[in-house]
Amino acid sequence: MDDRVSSPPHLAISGVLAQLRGYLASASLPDDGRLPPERELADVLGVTRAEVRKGLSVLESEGQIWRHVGKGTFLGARPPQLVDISDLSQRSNPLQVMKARIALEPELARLAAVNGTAADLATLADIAVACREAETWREYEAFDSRFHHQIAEAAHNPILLALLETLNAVRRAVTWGRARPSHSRPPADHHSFADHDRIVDALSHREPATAADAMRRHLQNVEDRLVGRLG
Amino acid sequence: MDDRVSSPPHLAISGVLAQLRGYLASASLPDDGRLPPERELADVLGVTRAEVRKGLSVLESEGQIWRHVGKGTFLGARPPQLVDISDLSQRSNPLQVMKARIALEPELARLAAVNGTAADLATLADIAVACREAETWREYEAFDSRFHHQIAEAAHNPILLALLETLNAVRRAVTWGRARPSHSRPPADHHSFADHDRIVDALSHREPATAADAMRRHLQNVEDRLVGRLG
DNA sequence: CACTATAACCAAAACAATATTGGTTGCGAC
DNA sequence: GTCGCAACCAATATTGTTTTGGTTATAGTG
Repeated sequence: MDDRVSSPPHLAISGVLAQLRGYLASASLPDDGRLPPERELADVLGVTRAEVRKGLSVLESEGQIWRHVGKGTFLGARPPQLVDISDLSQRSNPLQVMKARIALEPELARLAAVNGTAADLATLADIAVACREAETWREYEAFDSRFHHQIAEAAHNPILLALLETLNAVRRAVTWGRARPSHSRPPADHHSFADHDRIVDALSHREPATAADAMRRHLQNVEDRLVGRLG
Repeated sequence: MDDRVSSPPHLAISGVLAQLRGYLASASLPDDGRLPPERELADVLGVTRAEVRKGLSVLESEGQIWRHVGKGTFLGARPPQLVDISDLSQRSNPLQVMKARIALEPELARLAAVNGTAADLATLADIAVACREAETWREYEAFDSRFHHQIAEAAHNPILLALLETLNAVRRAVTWGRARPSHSRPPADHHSFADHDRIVDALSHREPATAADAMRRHLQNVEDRLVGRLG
């Protein structure tokens, strides 16, 4: 245990660590919190790149910094990665999609009852009619999608609208089992028609709680049929 | 009105339209549904680029195709654009963020009560304790953020987790007015401590409705203080 | 042998320069 | 005026190069 001349290995590392901490405290970093590349740091601090990396590893495990190949080394916590639709759709199933819809859409209906303009609701009523008159399942589903999207528009909350659109993107990417015959069409007594009417009615009467409840029941109906409890 | 020699303009357009429809029906397009650039199409069909564009405009208004500068022309409906956090945060305000949280998080709490593992809930309880012991507002907010994130983890729904993370990214980007003094800390009777406890309690007793309600009340408290009705 | 400094290499990401592509405008011919 | 033609514009893709964190091989040092 001789540390007179040069620091022994296990102490040298902590020495680099101290140097690094000092650097972080003193150096003025750019706005994005990026610090110099490892090679440069090694040069500035007068130590090996390997030593710098050891020190940075400690700081990273402490949560002080985060690193990424090609990007660099940054101060603070690692930012959350953006949604990757294809990845997300492969880690999800239709039931989880329904649960997400049940979380979002009743609240969207509630907000639409408060924030929606008369023009918003008129458009929505038109879409509900178009749903009834669709001549194929494919056409119906397109209008049904627009129906729910229009409610999100009427809520006038750009964040929730963006979240619903993300959810819809995942929904399209998730493989759904049921492939309906292209020639058939939704029956005249399809439950969604009445569901949609109840939602439109509650919105036009500006009843937030009723609208949210109608939407929740509607989606619950869809989920029940998905799981096989009905339909 | 002489149409013996060459088709009059308004018929020539429909001629191109027919050609285009035929092309779409016959030509084998790549997987992404992309069709040749306008210049090439004009060459292949032996018409002007302007005529091709008129035809494509009709097809686009019919919803058959969608186009974008630099990208090209594609079959089908225009895909929804992904969320642009910085853009979204500039078009939103803190109240809308709260409304979005109120839409998502109570339902996440409900799912966490059903799907969360014992380990999930133990971690959550630890974080709740850390919230109480935080010595600065900044530290408290970091733990509070982890608290809500952990509930989303416990819900075991990757879609909703991704949506909450997107929402949190927007939340960070939105400029919040209140800048608390860095030396102060949350008071011991801060309402969130009791709120968190009620949520943890409901989850550990596996009571979905109670958990959702506790979360909703918690967020409502936060919103009330934001709007200035309280605290 | 144990440890380390040095260099080279790798894949991911950034960066820069160029080419495509839908959208638009101006000009001449008829 | 209308149409054909070409040039131009801005957004995007594409391609090639550089940077950067992560890894490995090799030789040096005690």
